Amino acid sequence: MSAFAQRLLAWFDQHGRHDLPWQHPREAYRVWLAEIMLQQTQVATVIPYFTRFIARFPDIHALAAAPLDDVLALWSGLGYYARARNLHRCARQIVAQYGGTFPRTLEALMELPGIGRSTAGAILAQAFGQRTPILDGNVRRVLARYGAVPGWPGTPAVQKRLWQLAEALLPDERMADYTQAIMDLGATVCTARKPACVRCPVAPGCAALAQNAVAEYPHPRSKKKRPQRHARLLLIRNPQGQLLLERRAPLGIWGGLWCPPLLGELHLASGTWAQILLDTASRVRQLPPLRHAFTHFDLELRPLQIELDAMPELICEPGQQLWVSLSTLSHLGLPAPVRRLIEQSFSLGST
DNA sequence: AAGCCGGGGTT
DNA sequence: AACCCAGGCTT
Repeated sequence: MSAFAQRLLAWFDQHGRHDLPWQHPREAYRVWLAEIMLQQTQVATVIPYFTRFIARFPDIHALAAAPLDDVLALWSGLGYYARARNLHRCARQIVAQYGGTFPRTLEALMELPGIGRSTAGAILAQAFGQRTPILDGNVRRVLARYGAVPGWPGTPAVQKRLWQLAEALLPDERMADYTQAIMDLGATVCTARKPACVRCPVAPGCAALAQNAVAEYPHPRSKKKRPQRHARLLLIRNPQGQLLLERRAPLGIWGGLWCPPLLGELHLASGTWAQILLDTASRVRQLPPLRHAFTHFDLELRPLQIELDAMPELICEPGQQLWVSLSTLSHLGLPAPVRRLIEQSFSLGST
């Protein structure tokens, strides 16, 4: 077994994280759910979501049987909603195709929606003890430094080298602990900024440290600036004080979530209808804009509060539009910034 | 190979 | 403000 793995495992016993909710019990369903939630999302953020999710959907059959809306509602605020849609599809596929038991090969797992090579590796290693590597953000950083691997890890050539290194360093046993250990090392010692090399168990073999160039690895991605976009957000209320929501298209930004009608960019199918409604409304007032940063563009939401004197005809497909009282908003899957904006807009004594 | 998908934390 | 985070999917 590699010296890297030996030192890492010894360090893990003393300094690793042993009390994460998905470690007890460390079974495939819980590992899978945690892995999906943890994609691009920090541990501290995930824990309360994971706990609520397990309470509501204790096993894969419960998840597969649930309507997508329930899953999205529990996911609301976690972001990357394609993960929730894939999670739901994946649960149904595992029940239909495998009777609810996770497959135990890399190829079969990677066929499933939302599971790539790293997540598949994590499930095999952590739930089944198989000798399969992972390569998430933590491991990328640890290995890029340990092997002094040059280049930005987003490129296929660098990815390939890192996967090879990850494979070469695997232990002969304790795969579940090892997988947790290398992530813990990245999260608590080999951090992106100010790595604590003096506390690092694998410092003796670290190539970047030997070059006194730990900060040079991994090489950062080239930066680009984000375009600015904007949209009208129509907070339409009927005479009963209920708010109009629409279901967004299943794919794309905020896919499948409930949201007040948008005009301009990110528009909805009912855009023309909403524009007419806006043009004929008598009680309209502007609310302060909200800026929201997406990965690849900045969005400014410009809310308009519209109070209707009579109920309008709804024009969408049945089930795609909804009048809700403000008190029931929390039960629906809304984008977090939109939810906050609504709560803010109507908490300040505005009728 | 590059773009698409959020939100919170850190510095 | 910029960067980072338990990535995967699509083109």
